[in-house]
Amino acid sequence: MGTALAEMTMPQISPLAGEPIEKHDAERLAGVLKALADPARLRLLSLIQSAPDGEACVCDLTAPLGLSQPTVSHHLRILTESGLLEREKRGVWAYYSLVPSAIGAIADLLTPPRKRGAKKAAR
Amino acid sequence: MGTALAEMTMPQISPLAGEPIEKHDAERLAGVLKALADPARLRLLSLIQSAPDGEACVCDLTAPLGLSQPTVSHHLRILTESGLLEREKRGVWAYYSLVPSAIGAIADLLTPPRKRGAKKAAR
DNA sequence: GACATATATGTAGGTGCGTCGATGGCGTTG
DNA sequence: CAACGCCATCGACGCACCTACATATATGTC
Repeated sequence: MGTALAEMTMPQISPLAGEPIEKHDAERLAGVLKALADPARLRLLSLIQSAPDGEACVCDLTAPLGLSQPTVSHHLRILTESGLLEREKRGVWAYYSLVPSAIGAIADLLTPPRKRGAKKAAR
Repeated sequence: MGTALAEMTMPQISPLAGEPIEKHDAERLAGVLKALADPARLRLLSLIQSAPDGEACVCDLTAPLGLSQPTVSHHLRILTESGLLEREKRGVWAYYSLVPSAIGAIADLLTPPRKRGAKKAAR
């Protein structure tokens, strides 16, 4: 599969509320959520986000997770292909960092109507 | 698995940002996200949310999804056990409706800092 | 009580996914 | 150039999950 989020946020996938979601949109949204729905990957995102410069290499992530290096690489690949992470190779190290508003875009798709705080904030 | 979301929102699970998320919290959040990460279940939530009174019975949901009745019941059960749906039996019919702020709670966990000010929140 | 409808549960097959060990590429260092 | 460290890929194993068919439970009806 390719960059799911890129295709999701750009052409504006249907949000959960409003009109009944179409089959194709449901599959794309489910694809990105499936990338998030894993304990190891959630911890990876959290670890990278809270790292000194907002980035981390694989060698720093295997120990906190207690997983082997190939497994960590596997999860990072899934997160990157989903559009949640960016990869930048500097020398021998591969630094992963969060794509700024990727997770926020997913959160917005889950709660499109601003009925929460009853503020005057409009779209 | 019990009511994952009920245990998740009440005792305040750790959000994705901020401190590195703990293993136990990651597993619980992943559990709820896994319930969401399915095309059929996303469409079920969307169909129920956009139904006339915000509720629907199983017999109304099988046709739009193109799935068998046992399969739809199975997905509704998973969504209910995750705390995303409520079930109310009236006569022969079982009416399912969204738990008001359940999905919103998940969305908030994904993007807790309005502005990432890096301030410690009280636990 | 027998019957019909709506829903839930049980069982089973097929598929997908997380994990690991082994392997290979590639830059760095001695 | 040879040795070492970082990382991605491959193959395989085991478990969990989606779906369907068959069946059981529950409610309402005649």
